[in-house]
Amino acid sequence: MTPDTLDGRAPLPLRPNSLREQIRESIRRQLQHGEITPGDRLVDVEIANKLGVSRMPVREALLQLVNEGYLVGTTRGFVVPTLSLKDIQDIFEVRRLLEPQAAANAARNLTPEQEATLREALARAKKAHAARDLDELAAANRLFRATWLSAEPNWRLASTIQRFVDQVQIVRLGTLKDPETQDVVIAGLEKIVDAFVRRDAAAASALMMTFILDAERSFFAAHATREAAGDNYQRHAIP
Amino acid sequence: MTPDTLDGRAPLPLRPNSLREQIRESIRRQLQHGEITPGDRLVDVEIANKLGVSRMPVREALLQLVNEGYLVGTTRGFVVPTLSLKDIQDIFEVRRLLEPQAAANAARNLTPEQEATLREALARAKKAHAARDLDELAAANRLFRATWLSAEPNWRLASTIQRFVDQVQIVRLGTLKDPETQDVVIAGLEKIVDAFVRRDAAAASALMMTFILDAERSFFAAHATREAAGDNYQRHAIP
DNA sequence: ATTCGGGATATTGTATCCAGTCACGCCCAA
DNA sequence: TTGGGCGTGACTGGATACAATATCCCGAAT
Repeated sequence: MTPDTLDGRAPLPLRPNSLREQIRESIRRQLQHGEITPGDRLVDVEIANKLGVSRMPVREALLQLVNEGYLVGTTRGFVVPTLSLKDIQDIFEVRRLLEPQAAANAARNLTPEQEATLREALARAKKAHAARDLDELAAANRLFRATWLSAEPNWRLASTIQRFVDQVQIVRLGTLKDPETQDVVIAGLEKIVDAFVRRDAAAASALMMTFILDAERSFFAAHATREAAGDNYQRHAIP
Repeated sequence: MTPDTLDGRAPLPLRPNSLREQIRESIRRQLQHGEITPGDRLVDVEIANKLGVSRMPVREALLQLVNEGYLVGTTRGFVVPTLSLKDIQDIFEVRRLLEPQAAANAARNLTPEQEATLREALARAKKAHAARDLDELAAANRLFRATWLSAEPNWRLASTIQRFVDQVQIVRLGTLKDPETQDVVIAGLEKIVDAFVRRDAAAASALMMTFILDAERSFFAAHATREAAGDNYQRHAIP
């Protein structure tokens, strides 16, 4: 029988090793890691040359990323969008609606291995915090979320969340620089891990909600101070 | 300045009249209208010939639809997936999380024109119900949802909802045949319209939730009876 | 009769090529 | 010096051509 039914499992891309998929994942990772920042332009032929492939798979990867909200297409190249405040609010609104429930589901389904990985991610986050290692902290954060999301049995829910998280992640990296925000994040993670290991779905849900609200608050607070300092995060043209 | 910022508005496709977009919309409409049903195979070169264009835009449209969950790609053509029961449950779970809030937001932002369109959609649904016109009832349903979703200011939320609705819509068409289900639907629409015209966000939210729960219940009830009758909705191979 | 294997074929994936369009910069004039 | 028009080029969109591959069918051997 042809696999024409989704049957609950995540739909693996048709050819997982297709150039399109590899390129897409590569760019997505660069976005997650902040190696490509808002305002950057992505030109298909450029990337194609760098990778030694033709334009077509690159183009398809870029179009897919546009479709997923990571990029916007202009008449003059694809660019990473600089999200407006309303955009950020909108994304956080969706996250508030989805993530608490997803966390509750994950808490019920967590395997011992996933629990161990969560603990590891927390430990790494703490160490990174102590060492003031921003990149490592962000990496631990990603591992943490990827892990509990993998325990969510509803893959549509999980991947929807992942997409929206990624989109704010780019800008969130900036707010993570603030030590006070880092404290809040670490404390939040700690409590959530605790709820997860206790398999306490209700607590996981509630804590995830406050975690998101904290992230939102800290972002807008940071933005306000930057605004007051006359420094727009969008990095407008320099006079 | 290049329009590289999303700024709250829906990101119109770069070239709205591009072949890719036209084809994508065409196929999406056919799916919504049940003109393409689960199990059908879509072959790019075939569609391309029928439309008199090359494979490339068709292929890109199909890939995009895969990305949005409408299709799955196999090694031998793109097919409309036959959703498993778990898939349906999963989709309904996401809808339960998103639509009540979206309805509340829409109730606060509804324009008089949109209100009028909602009334019209309700009237059409009633007439279709009386005339036992299933297609027209489904069309009225689509108009209804498209209208209130257009009042949702968070376009990411709105389009996410639309995608998930479309995916169950295909299979929901089957359950709408049941007259009793139709009664429930009409009654639900009536109450929701009432909440909308009163701009009662809380009521809209609650009613939307029960509306979805009813839809879910009626689907699984219908499925159970079909199951008991030995007739699987997936329409397995005929001996 | 049934199963295993090999080749034909249908269909996707990738490369190259051509066309159209929009942005930017230059140049000229006021 | 500044504003506006026009040309040029960079980039995307679409078409055509080529390669890779999984599936299906048929035949042969057990």
